[in-house]
Amino acid sequence: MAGKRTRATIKDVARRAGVSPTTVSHAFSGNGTVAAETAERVREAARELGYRPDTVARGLRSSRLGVLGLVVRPLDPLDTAFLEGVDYFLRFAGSAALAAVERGYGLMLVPDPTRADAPAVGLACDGFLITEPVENDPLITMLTRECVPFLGVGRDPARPASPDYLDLGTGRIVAEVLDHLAAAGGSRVAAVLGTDRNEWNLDAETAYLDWVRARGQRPLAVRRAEVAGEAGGREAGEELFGMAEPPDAVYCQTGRHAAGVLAAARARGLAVPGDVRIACGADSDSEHTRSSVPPITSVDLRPVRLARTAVAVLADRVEGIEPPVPGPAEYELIVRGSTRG
Amino acid sequence: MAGKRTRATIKDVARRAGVSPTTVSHAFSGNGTVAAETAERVREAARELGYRPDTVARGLRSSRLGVLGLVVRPLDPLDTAFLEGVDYFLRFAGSAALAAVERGYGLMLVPDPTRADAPAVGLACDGFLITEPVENDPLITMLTRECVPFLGVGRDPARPASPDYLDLGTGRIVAEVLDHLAAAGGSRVAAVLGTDRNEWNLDAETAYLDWVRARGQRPLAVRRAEVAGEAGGREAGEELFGMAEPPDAVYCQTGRHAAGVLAAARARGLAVPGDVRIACGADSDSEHTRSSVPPITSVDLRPVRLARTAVAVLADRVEGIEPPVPGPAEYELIVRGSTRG
DNA sequence: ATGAAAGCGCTAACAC
DNA sequence: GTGTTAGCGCTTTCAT
Repeated sequence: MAGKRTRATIKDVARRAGVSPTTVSHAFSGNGTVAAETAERVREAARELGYRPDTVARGLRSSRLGVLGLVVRPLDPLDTAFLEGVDYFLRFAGSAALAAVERGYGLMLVPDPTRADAPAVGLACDGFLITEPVENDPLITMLTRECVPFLGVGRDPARPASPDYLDLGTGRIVAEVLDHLAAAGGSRVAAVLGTDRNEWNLDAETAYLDWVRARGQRPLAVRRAEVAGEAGGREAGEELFGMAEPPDAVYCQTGRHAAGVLAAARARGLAVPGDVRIACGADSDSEHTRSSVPPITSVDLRPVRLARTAVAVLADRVEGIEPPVPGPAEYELIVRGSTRG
Repeated sequence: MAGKRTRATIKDVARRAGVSPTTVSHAFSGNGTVAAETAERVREAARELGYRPDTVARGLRSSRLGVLGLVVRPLDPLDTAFLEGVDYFLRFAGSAALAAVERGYGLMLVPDPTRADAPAVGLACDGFLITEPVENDPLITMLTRECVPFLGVGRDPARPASPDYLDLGTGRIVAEVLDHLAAAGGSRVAAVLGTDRNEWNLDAETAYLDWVRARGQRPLAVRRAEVAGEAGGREAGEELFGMAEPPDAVYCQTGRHAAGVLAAARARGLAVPGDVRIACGADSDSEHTRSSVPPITSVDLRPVRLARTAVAVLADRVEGIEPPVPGPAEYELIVRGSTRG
């Protein structure tokens, strides 16, 4: 397979066209000045030889490879079995790749380049998209130090807001879901939160506490790791429904948690909706929210559009343009059976 | 943003550690032999300087960048608006990226590198995954000529079967769906096929013709471009249902076509299922098959697993290993309301 | 308008 | 075990 045939180089083309490598370079990059006739001859020679300028060599000089990196936090080392089920991620990554290609970039998914075992190619990217940076994200520290452009999709919760981060508007979203739960008849709303220290979780917690207190109630929040998935949600549900004063509505941060809470409620013989309303802040995993019985009310975070926006901003930055900073991301509450009896 | 700070080079480290660049290189690549103590000194100097070997420069010498390219056919130039809706693609790409990372590679979505306007970085990949190669795919011609490893996900219909292609087993799948339509009561089964000249379409056509003829019936096939989507399917449905002897079952190649056929049937007042059964060969787009009324029977092609397999084979090949050739891809028929009355 | 020469950062021979 | 010397393929001054 990996044969010996070596690609034609700029020298080969130069020789064949009877010019110098410099001229060939100019003819291709449009940088210097070449007589139209010479350029044609060069182009012809190149065609005959099947020559294409080598991107890597070019990148070595220009320190631009034409590649954008996508880092998915906080799942590092990438827990692929987990991620594969997460629609949100799949859609984000697919759409980002598409948007990048449209801008003439390649988009590469890379593991955290600050890790010792990271593939070296991770460092070669011209810029990075970091989904859900964590508190004091080490990658952000590193990129800032090395002056590599990046864009957080979600804020680094420990750093001040800045044009380096796309605002997810988590607080807004959570408040709307909580309002919906209340409108659906929930009078005592609990929350199942995640444990990753990112904007999504930290702002959600704040929003939940604010919302509950504004209504003069006592917060009732439990926490389960994202990767604990449905089993974690089930545990959380059992904990909540086993209380002396159990909640009649539960807000969850992930679709899997919500599915687990739903299972726990049903196992206790609670009607959903009826005895308990369940809703989820992120339609991260359609298998769990759309396909459960009843399907779970959730929020479409529009990952496809979000990715597109993120790539546009990052590409601008890589090219030295200071792009306008988009406002909080759009989203849509999708009301399903779990809150609509 | 794009500051001037320049990264430490191998020379800087060499100077600081009081050794030669070669020694530093060896210390990092583990290639030559370095005294343990020297290696430690080098490592320390590197740490102090924040040095990381430059992948691009390294790639220039080794002609290995550590990047796998993913080319999506036959949608070139990438029709992103279209692709974004195609779950199959999103899942395949996301999963492939994940699998690549696990193997220490980056995975990059690139437009057809044989196109003149393609981002040059496309050529820099160490190997290529080509989903659904088209007849006499020019990219395959080029890669073969340049001895670049590749793997077709699906055969190039015009070339002989070979280890260079993953077998989708299209014929098997189509036959099973047709059998299912018959079992569900269909006695005259029509087909709505696509127009892309790839394994999926060409083998499906053959399989359909074989199946119909084996039952002593006359084939009834219409064709609509994949990108025509639901509207195309609707047209096809109108054509079919307007016939003197209309079919009572329709096999479709894409979820969107199926959704269109369904709409056409309902517009005519036909009951689905009942008067007409509809099924689809590929659960390519869940919005259209899962969420239609009734939901449409379809086939899960397991893109997540398929991508994983493909990446494994390609990575082996890039590394000079001749991997075992996997058999036809797995799939699962998902029976839904459109064939289950 | 064209070319010669000097590298980009790294690694592979080949000395020592 | 370590250093010297040549480049990888390209771009870029700077001459001509």
